[in-house]
Order: sequence, then C-alpha cells, then structure tokens
Amino acid sequence: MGESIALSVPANPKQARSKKTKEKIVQAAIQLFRQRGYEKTTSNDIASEAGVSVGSFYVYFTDKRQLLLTIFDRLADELYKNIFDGLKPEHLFDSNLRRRIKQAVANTIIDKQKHSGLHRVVSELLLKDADFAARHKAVMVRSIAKLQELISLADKAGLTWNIDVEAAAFIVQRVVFDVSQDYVTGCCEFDKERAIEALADMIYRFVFKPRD
Amino acid sequence: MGESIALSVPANPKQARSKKTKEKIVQAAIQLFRQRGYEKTTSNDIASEAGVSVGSFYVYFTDKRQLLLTIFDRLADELYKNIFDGLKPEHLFDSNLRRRIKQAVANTIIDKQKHSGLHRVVSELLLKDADFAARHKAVMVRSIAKLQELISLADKAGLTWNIDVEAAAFIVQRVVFDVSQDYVTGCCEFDKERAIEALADMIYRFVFKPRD
Amino acid sequence: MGESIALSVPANPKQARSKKTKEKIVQAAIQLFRQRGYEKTTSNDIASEAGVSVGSFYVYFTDKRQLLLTIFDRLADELYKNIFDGLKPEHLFDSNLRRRIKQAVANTIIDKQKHSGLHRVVSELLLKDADFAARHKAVMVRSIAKLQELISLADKAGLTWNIDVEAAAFIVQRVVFDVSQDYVTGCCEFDKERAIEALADMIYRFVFKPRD
Amino acid sequence: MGESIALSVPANPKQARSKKTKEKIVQAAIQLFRQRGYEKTTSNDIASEAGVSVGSFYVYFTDKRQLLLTIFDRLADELYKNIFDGLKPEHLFDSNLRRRIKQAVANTIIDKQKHSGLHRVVSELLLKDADFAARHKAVMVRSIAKLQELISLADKAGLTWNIDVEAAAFIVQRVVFDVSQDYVTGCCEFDKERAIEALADMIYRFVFKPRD
DNA sequence: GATGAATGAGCGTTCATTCAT
DNA sequence: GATGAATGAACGCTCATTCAT
Repeated sequence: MGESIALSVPANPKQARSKKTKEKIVQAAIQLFRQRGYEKTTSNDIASEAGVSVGSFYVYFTDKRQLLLTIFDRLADELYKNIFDGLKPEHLFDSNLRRRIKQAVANTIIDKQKHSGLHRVVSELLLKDADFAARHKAVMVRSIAKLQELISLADKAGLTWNIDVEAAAFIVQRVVFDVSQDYVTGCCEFDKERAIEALADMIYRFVFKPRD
Repeated sequence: MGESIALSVPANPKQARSKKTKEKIVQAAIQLFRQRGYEKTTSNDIASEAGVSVGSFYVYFTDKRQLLLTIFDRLADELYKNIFDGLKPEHLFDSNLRRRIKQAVANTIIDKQKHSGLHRVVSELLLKDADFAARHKAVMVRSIAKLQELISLADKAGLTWNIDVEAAAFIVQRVVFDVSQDYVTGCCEFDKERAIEALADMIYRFVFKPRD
Repeated sequence: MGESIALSVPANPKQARSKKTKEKIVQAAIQLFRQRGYEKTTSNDIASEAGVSVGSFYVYFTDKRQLLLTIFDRLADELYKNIFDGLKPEHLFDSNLRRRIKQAVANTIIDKQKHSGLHRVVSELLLKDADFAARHKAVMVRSIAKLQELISLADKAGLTWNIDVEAAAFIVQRVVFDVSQDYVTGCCEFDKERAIEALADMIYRFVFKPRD
Repeated sequence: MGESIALSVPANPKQARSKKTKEKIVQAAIQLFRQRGYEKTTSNDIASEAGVSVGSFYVYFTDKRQLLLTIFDRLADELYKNIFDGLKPEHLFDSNLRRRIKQAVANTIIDKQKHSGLHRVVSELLLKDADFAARHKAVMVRSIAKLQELISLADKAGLTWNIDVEAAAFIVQRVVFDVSQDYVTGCCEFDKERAIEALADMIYRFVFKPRD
C-alpha cells in the first residue's frame, strides 16, 4: 500500500536521526551506569560509548543528572503500575488472595531486576541528591497510602488480625521494596523463587487471619 | 601491678601521640562524612577538621577509602553483637520470645541510627566499591547463617510452621536490616516504635506457630 | 524605463534572496551584540535569532569576527561623515565657528550613541584583535589629519594662539572621540547637553584666540 | 648584628615560599594579560608561565577574575594618589599653577603607562563585567568630585571664566583619563611630551582666565 | 542554497596525593 | 613524625565550525 511506503519514509529524516542519537546516548548511559555506577561514569564516557561526541550529549541532555532524573520518573511510574494493577480491593475477598500477594511481590522484584542497572544508579543518587530523594520519597508515600487503603478495607471486613493498619502498610511496603532493591544491589543472593514465596507468606500471615 | 603501671605510663609516648592523632582524624572524618557524605568530604577537609596536616593524614591512612573501610569493620562488628547478644538458642523456648525478637529488631534500628551518618556513607560506597560490597555481603551472610541456625533449632523443636528455613532466615534478616537502613537514609518517616512493633509481629507470625 | 524594470524584477531573484538572508543575519547580530556583547553572543544564537540555520551563517560569513569587521567599516564611515561634513575650511572664518564646533562635538556623541551597542562591542574587540585595532587606528589617523588640515589653515590665517598644530589636532580629536565613547560605555553619567557645551568651549578656547 | 641574621632567616620559610609563588603567578598573569588580553589568557597558561601548577593558581586565587579585581583596586588607589597629591587647593594661587596641571596630566599618563598591560586588561573587563564597571565608575566619580572641589574654589576666587563648574570638572577628568587610556591601548601614537603640553594648555585655557 | 545534527578542542575548576622542609 | 605548598590528571561543560542530507 501507499501508506506503508509513506511510513517507511519518515516525514523528517533529521528528527529520526536525533531520536536515534538520543537513544544511543540513553542506552550507553544505562550500560555504563550499570558497570561503573553514576559517579564513575563521565559524560565523556557516555558519549564515547554511544559513539557520539560530548557535544551531542549536551545537545540532548543538560547534564548527567537530568538524564537520570527523567529516567527515574518513568521507572517509578512503571513500577507502581506493575505492582498495583494486580492488587485491587475486590481481590481481598478472592480465595486466591495469597497468590495475588505473591504475584505483587514477584512483580516488584522482577520489575526492579529488569531495570536493575538503573535502580542501582538511582539509589546511588538518593543518598546525595535532595531532588532524587524527594521524588523517591513521594513514590514511597504513594505506595504506602495505596497499601493502607487495601489493608484498611480488609480490616473493616474482619479479614485481618487486630493490627495497626498504618504501621502494617508501612512495613509491608518497605519490606517488599527493600528486598526487591536487595536483588538489584546484589548485596545478597538467594534463590528468588523461594524468597518470593517466603516474603508472600510472611506478609500474608502478618496481616490476614487464616481463612477457613 | 605491673599492668596498671604499663597502662598509665605507656612504654612509648610517641605511639600514644600517634594513636591520638589517628583518632582525631577518624573522629573528624566521621563528623564530616556524617555532614556531607563521602564524596563531598575531601581529605584536606578531614585533615583540617582534625587539626592536622594533610601530610599526617597520609601517614596514618593510605587514602580516604581505607579510613572508611576501617570504620566499616568496627560498625559491622558492633551491630552484629547488638543484635545477636540478645538472641541465643535458649531464648527460643522462653515465653517472652516475642519480646526478644522485638528487642533484636529495636537494637538493629537503634544501632544504625546511632551511627546514622556513617551508615549512610557506607551505603553510598556499597554501590560503587566492590571491596565494600564484599565485606558488607560477608556480614549479611554471617547474620543470615546465625538466624538460620536459630530458626532451624526452632524448627526441629516443632515451634515453627512448616517453613523453608533457609528462605525464612534470609527474608527475616533482610527485612530487619533493610527497614533499619530506611531509617538511616530517611527515605521514609514513620513512628519508630509502631514500626518496630509491626516488624516484630510480622516476623513472629511468619516463623512461629501461635503458642498455647 | 528599463532601469525601473530592472529594479522591480531583479535579474537574479536568488541574489535578492541571498542579500535578504545576509541582512537578516546582520540585523540579528547587531541586536544580540547590543544586548549581550560580542563574546557572549554565539553564532548559533545569531543564526537562530535571524531565523536561519547555522549553516547559512557560515555561507555568508567566514566567522563572527568577519561579520563584525564589516559592520565596523560601515560605522566608521558614517561617523566620519557626520563629523566633518559640517566642518569645512570655509567655516573657520564664519562668525559662528564656535557653534560649528559644538555641532561637530554633538554629532560625534549622538552618532556614537545611536549605535551605542555596536560601539561597545567594537571597543570590546579593539583591545584583543589586532585587525580591529589597526582599522580603528587608521580611522583615528584620518580624522586627526583632517583636523590638522583645518587647524593649520586657521593658524596660517592668524586665528589661533601660537600652538603646536599637530599636537592640537591630536588632542582635540582624542578628546571628542573619547568623551563620545564614554557615553557609549556608560562609564560616567553627566548631562549630555552641558558636557557638549563644555567640550566645545574647551576646544575653542584652546585653539582659537578670542575674536572681535 | 643579630637582627640582620634574624631577618635573613625568616620566621616561617613556608610563608615566604607562598608569597613568592603568589607573586610569580601575579607577574605571569600580568605578562600574559599584556600579550594576549584577559579572555585569551587561560588559568592554565598563567600557571604554566609562572612555572607552577594549575592547582597552585587556585590555591591563591579563587579565579582569574578575582585576581584582576584585587589588582584593580590597588591600581586605582595608586593612580588617584599620583594625580591629586600634587594638586592641592593652595596650588591654585601659585604662579606655577599651569606647571602643576601639566604635572598632574603627566602623572596620569605615566602612571597608566607604568601599568599599561593591566589597564588594558581592566578596560577589557569594564565592558562586560558589572562589578568592574561599578568599581571603575566609583573611582571616576571620586576623581570628578575632587576636581570639582578645586575648580569651585578657583571659581569663588575669581580665577576662572564664568563656567559651568560641574561640567568643567567632568570634562577635564574625562579628557585626562581618556587620553591617558589612549596611550595604554595604543590606539594612537603621538609624542607624549607634546601631547601633555597641549592637554595642559587646553585645560588651563578652558578653566582659568589668563593671569596678568 | 539551506539545513541542523554532530563535532571535539579546549575551557575553568577540583582534589587526592606527594615530598621538600 | 609533622607539615602544607605544590601537583596535575581528570572532570563537566561550551561553542565555533563542519558536512551529510
């Protein structure tokens, strides 16, 4: 068809080139950040790895930090969705709630690992960069609030132990995110499948009374 | 006694002065690391804060990194003791096991907070420095092994659910250390007392069957 | 007439377009130089302000410097005319010679102020660029020669004190150009009208004997 | 004498070395600024010319600009003194007032030439750096005020023409400083002695009525 | 001719480290 | 041992200029 020909000949070939270059830089950055961390990766390194000049780097990004800040927001959104899309209020009454919890835990770990290099780098900045820390905190607070909503519902439905709902939401969120992060930092190695199982068990037994 | 004489009149006054200088440097480093983090603290800053010359700094330490490595080892040992000194095999059969667990959790958080600045700094390096990462991992592995020993005992005594002992040890250790670390990085703020309570509950319910 | 046809239908429309593009660049350069000075105006800025590509900039000008050099020549010619068109040998015997002098002084100051931004920029380069300095010097020398011619005539006609004609020409030229430049650089602020009056008085009393 | 021995063995040889290094940098800066101007002289160039490392440059000066700012203040003070130390109110009634004026003019030119390279460089910055411009303006204003004081006195004593005292002070100051600056920028070359003579004549005839 | 993405030498600056005193 | 002036490699970043389209 004529249309497919039109698609294969982009309106503006220059913009396509730009996009490609930008992507080359992003990919090079991800790779180097993964290998060396944020600080030890220089903008010259990134450009060189991407096969472009330093000048090009600064055409597309104001600096190293801004590159990462942008990526961070994307990551955070994706992660949030991956976790909570499979964890709706109605699921609380499912017979397979436990499996759902396990799935949410697994999703968190899997998602973090998928972008392992970036999560490492982000956490490197979290400790030094107030902006990163603030954004990260906001994401955590949002997740905790979401969990609290769910647990609170379960609580009202008499599904849970007599617990401190706020504290439970806080702890559960921390526990899942932190262990996921551990798999990212590589600070410990334990069979992922068994760890997920244990984590899900722990959360389930902590919050919910045994059913039937 | 000869010993007390030796202590009050050091055989070598120079060595005493050395030790004092070294300690001044360490203390200055701790203070500055706490305030500014590792990267933003220069060796000149440390020397200047300690009231010694940069030259002296390099007499006692090969570099900034080695100084931190030393500090790290001290920290790790102290933390390990604080946690496990109150958690012996015999405690498993105590009626107040739960309180013991809570105490161990509290100890971890308190200890980390006591040296909050340093833990931050160490975690800054963990992500970039293989040596730090390795030492840190070793400490984690050691803690996990210790926990596994305890849980295994409990398991054999029929105190626990039918659980994956290894996975449980791993998860419990991660959970406690990570949440403690969260209080260090300031990534989230929740009333410590309630968090400790929740964490202890979670661990207890996860591992142990309800008693009578 | 053929001429009017030629004007309304240019032989080569491309050349007309070229000229227009070139002029757009020149105007953009003038505006930006005025606002930011020479160094702080990049060639990318100029092209962008002119609404053309950097590439086009380099089609019409070898570089930023050459652009300014062109502008400089225009400026210098215009200034020279403004001053000396009202100062002819025959005016020396006019009864209103003093008014003529005042007018020449005023013209110099007014002309410089009209292109104030550009004169600033030119003087920025004068100190660093030998070519600019040389051209500027040539203009000065030409002005001094013109003045010397006039003063020499007056001298021969017995209108002046017994003065060093060459030195007088030199000083008078410097004085007028320099004070004009002061109003350009904004290094001092004094009511222009009174300054012009004073300057004219000074020159008149210096060179000419009182008349009648 | 013991004292001379003490003097030849400075209390702190390190401070002497520092001072020497700093001076080497200043001298190198002056030389290079002279040759290439401010912008074209890099801090690396200065360090290299001074035979020290870039690091040393930044030990003694926060940056290139601060180096020049410091020097500027010194220059300005010295110049002010050189001019006005020989031009006191009482001199107005001297029979050799004209010689005094000539001397002040000569001092200005000579002083500027003595530090010719620096004055060039300062004037380079005057056009781009608000701080420099402001400081320079302040010096000019101070000089004009001083001159106005003198001319005003002469005016009250009936020594002058019926002139606009403020305008006269302004113009005289500008004229002298600007012509001096011309000798610094090298924008014109005329025998200095004759130029000074002419300038002094001009000022004298402009302000003062002929004396007997 | 016109475009604008790409270039890369070179800038100002920092700081871990050395070494003459 | 102690000092601190000196070092210089290496960083992040700019911008005049080129050249494939």
